[in-house]
Amino acid sequence: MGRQPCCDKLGVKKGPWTAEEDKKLINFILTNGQCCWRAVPKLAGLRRCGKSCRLRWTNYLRPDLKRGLLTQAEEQLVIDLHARLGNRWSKIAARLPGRTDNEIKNHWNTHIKKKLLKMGIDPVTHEPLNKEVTSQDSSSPAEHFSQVDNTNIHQVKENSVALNLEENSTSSPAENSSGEESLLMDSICSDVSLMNSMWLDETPLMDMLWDSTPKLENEKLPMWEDNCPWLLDCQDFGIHDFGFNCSSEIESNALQTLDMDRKGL
DNA sequence: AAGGAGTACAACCGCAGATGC
DNA sequence: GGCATCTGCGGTTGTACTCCT
Repeated sequence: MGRQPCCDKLGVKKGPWTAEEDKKLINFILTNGQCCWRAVPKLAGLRRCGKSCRLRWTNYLRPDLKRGLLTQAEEQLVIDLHARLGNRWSKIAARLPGRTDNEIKNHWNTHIKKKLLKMGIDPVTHEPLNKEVTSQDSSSPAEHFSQVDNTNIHQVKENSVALNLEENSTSSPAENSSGEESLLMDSICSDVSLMNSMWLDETPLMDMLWDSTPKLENEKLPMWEDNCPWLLDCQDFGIHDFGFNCSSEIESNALQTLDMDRKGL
């Protein structure tokens, strides 16, 4: 009869996570890795459902997450990718290292959508609002998204540039994207093969970064203390409270980075 | 200072696809 | 092939915070 609930509803806590719960979850995952989310709450001593644990970890506790607002370049990339992929937030997030689908979805709904509407661009079709009727006559939104061609790329690029101009006129210099970011976006948008590969399911940047074995030895990991509030708690609890005596490379690398940061290297 | 409106974001819910038996 | 289970995704909701009157 029907689907089994993802967890035993009785005794399962809901709502915001406490620092103590975060600590337990982090401790468990760093020690045992990500496996069988359904079993995680029991094994970690949490009164949460596995789904909630997974969400908390992927959206908030993961050490490679960036925190804070999306940069201009990231925002433009989101707009470009949304024009191609639609509301496939996980696919979009996969192209933005350190960002989660939830974060991007929220940012889209609260910021980008409004900006596009303000500019007279339909956030769904990425067409000018006054052209909506005629564009609907010719093709459905789904068909529109599947049209991977230069015309589309240039239009998206134009929209992005327009958005950028508007942003630059109102935001502080510190918030503005650097010239390098603009060049990056320019080259991304101009590179048809790259944009087409983004459309296809090729190895995402995010997955590479999250792979358990760091491939770029000289690459510095994100500034953990800036990005992960829980690491500040780490300092309060003491590092062994988190069970950091585990063996995976990413953990030891992260600890080295943290140590280097502390020493001001 | 109070409180109502608007905003941002964390978290939940239900569905669909993937996987294993 | 059919069923059960697990995981991931996207939409939606709840709530804390900020701003304005």
